[in-house]
Amino acid sequence: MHRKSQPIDSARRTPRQLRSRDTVEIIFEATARILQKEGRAALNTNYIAERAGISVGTLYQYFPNKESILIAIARREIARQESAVLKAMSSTTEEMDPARLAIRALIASLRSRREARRIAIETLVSEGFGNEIVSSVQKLAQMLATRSERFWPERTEPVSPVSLFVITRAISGVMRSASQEQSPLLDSAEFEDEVVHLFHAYFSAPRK
Amino acid sequence: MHRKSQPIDSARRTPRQLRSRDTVEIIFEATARILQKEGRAALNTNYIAERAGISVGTLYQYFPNKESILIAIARREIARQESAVLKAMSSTTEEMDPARLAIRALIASLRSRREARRIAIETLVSEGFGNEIVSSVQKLAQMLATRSERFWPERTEPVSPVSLFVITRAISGVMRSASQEQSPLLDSAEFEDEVVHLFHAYFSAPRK
Amino acid sequence: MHRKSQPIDSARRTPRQLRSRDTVEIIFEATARILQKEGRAALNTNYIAERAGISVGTLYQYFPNKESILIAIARREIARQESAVLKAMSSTTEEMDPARLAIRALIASLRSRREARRIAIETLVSEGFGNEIVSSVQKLAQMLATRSERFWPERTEPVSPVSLFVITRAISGVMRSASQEQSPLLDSAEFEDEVVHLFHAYFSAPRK
Amino acid sequence: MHRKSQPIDSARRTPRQLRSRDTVEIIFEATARILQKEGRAALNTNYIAERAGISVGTLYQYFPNKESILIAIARREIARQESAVLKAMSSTTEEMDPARLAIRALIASLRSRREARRIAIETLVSEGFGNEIVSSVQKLAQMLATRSERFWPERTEPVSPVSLFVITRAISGVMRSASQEQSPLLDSAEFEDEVVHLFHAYFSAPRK
DNA sequence: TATGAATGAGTGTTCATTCAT
DNA sequence: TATGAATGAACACTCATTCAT
Repeated sequence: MHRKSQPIDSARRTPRQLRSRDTVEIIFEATARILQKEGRAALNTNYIAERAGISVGTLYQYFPNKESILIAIARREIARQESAVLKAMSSTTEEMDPARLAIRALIASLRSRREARRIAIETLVSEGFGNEIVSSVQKLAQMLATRSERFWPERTEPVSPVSLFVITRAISGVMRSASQEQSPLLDSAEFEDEVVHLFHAYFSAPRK
Repeated sequence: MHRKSQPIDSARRTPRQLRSRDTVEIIFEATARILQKEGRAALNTNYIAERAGISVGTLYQYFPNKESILIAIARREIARQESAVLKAMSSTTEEMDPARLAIRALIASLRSRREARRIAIETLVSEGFGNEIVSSVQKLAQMLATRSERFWPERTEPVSPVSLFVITRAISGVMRSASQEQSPLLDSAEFEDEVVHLFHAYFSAPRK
Repeated sequence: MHRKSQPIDSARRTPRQLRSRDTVEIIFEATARILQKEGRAALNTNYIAERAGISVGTLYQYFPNKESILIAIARREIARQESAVLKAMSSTTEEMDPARLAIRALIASLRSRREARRIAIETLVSEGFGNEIVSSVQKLAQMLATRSERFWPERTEPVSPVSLFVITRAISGVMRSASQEQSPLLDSAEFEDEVVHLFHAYFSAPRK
Repeated sequence: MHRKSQPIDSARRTPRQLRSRDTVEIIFEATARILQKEGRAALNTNYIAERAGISVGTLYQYFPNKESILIAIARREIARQESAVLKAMSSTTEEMDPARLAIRALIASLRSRREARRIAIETLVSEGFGNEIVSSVQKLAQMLATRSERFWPERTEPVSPVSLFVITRAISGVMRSASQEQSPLLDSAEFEDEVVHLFHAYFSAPRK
């Protein structure tokens, strides 16, 4: 890779004006489309610019380098998923299981642009920002724990860190696989039921 | 002229003699080391050859292109993991839980070269051979199901496909994450316990 | 990765602005010079770029691959020769033999860059565009036949296809050889006379 | 090209034993086949050896480098053609035109392996041995002149060097083109007639 | 003499990035 | 701010040739 002089971390200009925001959006869109249809190997800045209908120069006005685009996409994706799940849990009424709502939101968020998101997140991780995903997951898990307490007041012992690790990664893993394997399961009610069961079983089954 | 005439899928020369086998091994070793320490971006054929102490030409006598090296590594890794787990389950005595044995073998197989393996497998998937992983996992799951039946004769209803999907991916996901996040959990007994619990809880907890 | 995605046939960017046209010209010039002085084996894209005073990248902005440069040169050369000969024949006055004028133009067009042209045309042929030369030759021959009819009204029987083939290739062959063998004949009046004689003798001598 | 330390000019060992002669023949055969079917770009020493059913090492026992194979083929081809034409002319009886016999032999010699021969001869020329073709042609022309004198005792003035140049190259050119353009003419009697006519017309038509 | 694995310089091509306009 | 031509380092891959067996 050539002349990586710029910081990799952030977008060059915070898009404040409407125009800038549009341009960034167009770049994201073009990038995602390429990733989704042609894979990572086909992704290059000139091509992104071409597909976005802008010039490479303009692209570099908004992002310091190629990776930063992927990172930005990944972050946006994580944030979207987080807020979708949070929102779903917040809307919990007395009679609705917060875990199911969270899982349902999670499944819904995986329905589009699987490949693009996967590659973007992979870049985020390989560039050393894997912790961002972890903390988002933790946050959601924490929130869920709190909500669930209210829902199941009988559970009192706090969840151990290892348990938290296992259940969050287990659910993420199921989601990831369903998404990557293009499983038709993502649209079935049975799938949701099974994931919800996984969650509750893990916490309710007696330990030997 | 540059012509990709060879299939991406297979090694160029079947290593039959001892010497060839050695060379392939040396190439794998060098590749894995680079991947592990410097990441995928640093991986290039000239560098692999240099680190392997051979010439690029020799490398290309064994592999038709760069990707094929990663694919070969991934396949070997999958095969190793599969046989390790199978072996572990086969050695089950009357009093030992086959699920625990399988999980223990799985954890053990993840202890080295996490990053290298991850990148290799990622390439396998992105080159369109993702099904190979899936079928290996299915095979192990099937085996485990059979073993478990004998271990718990009281369970009679067969496992539904969706359940199988969820539990296998959940466990794979936990493993993957533990491996990728470089979690110290991989060495703790508590981690094994929790994963085993996940497995048993999923099948034994009553469904609402 | 090396992917020959572009068609070999055409230039990558149509030179519309003055600047582009210049660059293409500079590339042609450098290529021709290398071919002429150092032969085909010495021709490589990095060297062309160096001699042209541009970067390889720029070269590839104008031509999709090495061969396309040679093909473009060959085509330009054929077009030039064709128009030179056509122009010469068009300028025929009542008293001037159109065949002599055509041959004179042909000889003149061969005086420079013989080797470069030869290699370029050879590439054109070996890449499967040999028919382009043939059709140019046919076109000129047809034109000449028409002109000659007016010049020698007494000849009435049309020229047979085989005759046309033989005479056009005979003259092309003499030209080619004179050019390739670096014959000093190209500058002699006697040579022109002999070629003209070949042409007229072929059509005027009685057939046994 | 790499390490061209060996002289380019000659075969490494004069094939005296039967075995050696066979090997050389096999190499020629394989080379010609590749050239004919796949073109010059596909020709490489490893491939020649493979197709010849020998090892590269053996190939290098007989030829110092790649070019020398092509040169040897070209020379053999020229020699064959020369002797075929000479033989044809020698068999002239009182009533048979020696020019026609020579041309007929020439046409016959072009019927097989056109492309392979062309490429080989091209290499001969580009490596600086073009004079060998010229002298072969001269030799035949000289022979033909002598024979024709006897055949047409009336022609007395000697042929000028320029005339000799023009007629020999004209005929070669027609042959070359017919061969390269894969013209079906090569098998027609009319073609032979026309070439013979070209020859006689050139010498018999009155000069203005 | 034959073998063929190994060599490594060489070359075509790509693509992230810059900067003059 | 936008443009897009130009840059050139980097890399995948080839193939003529050697030499230990």
